[in-house]
Amino acid sequence: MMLFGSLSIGKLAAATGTKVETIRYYESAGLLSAPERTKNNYRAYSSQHLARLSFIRRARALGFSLDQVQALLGLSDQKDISCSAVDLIAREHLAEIDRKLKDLTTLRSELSSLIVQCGHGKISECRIIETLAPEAERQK
Amino acid sequence: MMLFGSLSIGKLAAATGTKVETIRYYESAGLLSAPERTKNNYRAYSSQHLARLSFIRRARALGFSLDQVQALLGLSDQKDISCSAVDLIAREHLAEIDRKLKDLTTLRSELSSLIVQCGHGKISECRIIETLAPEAERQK
DNA sequence: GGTGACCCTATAGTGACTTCAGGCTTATAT
DNA sequence: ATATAAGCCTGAAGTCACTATAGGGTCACC
Repeated sequence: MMLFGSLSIGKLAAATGTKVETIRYYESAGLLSAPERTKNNYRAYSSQHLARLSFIRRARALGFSLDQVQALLGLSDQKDISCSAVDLIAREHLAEIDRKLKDLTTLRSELSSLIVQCGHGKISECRIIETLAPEAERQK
Repeated sequence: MMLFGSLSIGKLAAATGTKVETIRYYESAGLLSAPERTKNNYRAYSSQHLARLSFIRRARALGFSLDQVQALLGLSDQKDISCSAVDLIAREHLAEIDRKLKDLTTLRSELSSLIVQCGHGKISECRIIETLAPEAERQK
């Protein structure tokens, strides 16, 4: 009972690998425009909606925040302005990723050396607990 | 007007690099026990609190969730049980970090190749927008 | 005609805080 | 002595990006 050429929310969800609830959430958040409704009040999505949601999901998968996606979407709607605004958002995001990678790498090495130190004895000699304890405690 | 040898919430915050609000949050979340109060109802923290909060902050900085910190804290209180429970939590966490590192690395290379493609022209020729668009759109 | 899959709305919950409103107390500057 | 800024208090709401729940209507199939 769907309109010709339109998708139910479930089909759209399946087509984009999104949960139904998430699609409704994007609508309420203003990222995806409210689609037409069938006579039964079911959402009926067009191929424009499919394209837009695919864009959102790809950008999200690349780690852009919803605000950044919103900005990207706004820019992509104005086909005659400069690409450099898009480039800027992407570059800022890349810098953010590099910061996270750096932090995670440091963290990984700290944690893994902690694990190596663990002699599988009692808590009282556990290096993990000890290393996490503050300076004062460690000197006991 | 603080009790002898005790710290105000502000001092504790400064000593551990934590925000005052976050300390109150940890108390409400049950991670940090409620300290004594001065006659003016100000929180007065002991060195035990300082040690505990330092532990929490270090574990958080290593990316343990509050639940994991809670578990670690519970274990460290029982000094005679095996260290292997601690080791297990740490190893699980390490695996989690490795997953995140892998994802971020993939993401980084995707995003940076996107940026290289951007010719700084108009949006209509922008490779970033284009690459994020779905298959159907890209073939236009 | 029954039953299970799908759709709807509205509301609350998640994690780990942060912010805000509104009101005391203490320390410093004049 | 007083003004004011800084620090403390509580309780509630806001953040992000969803996810889950309650309570209902509709549809496809046997």
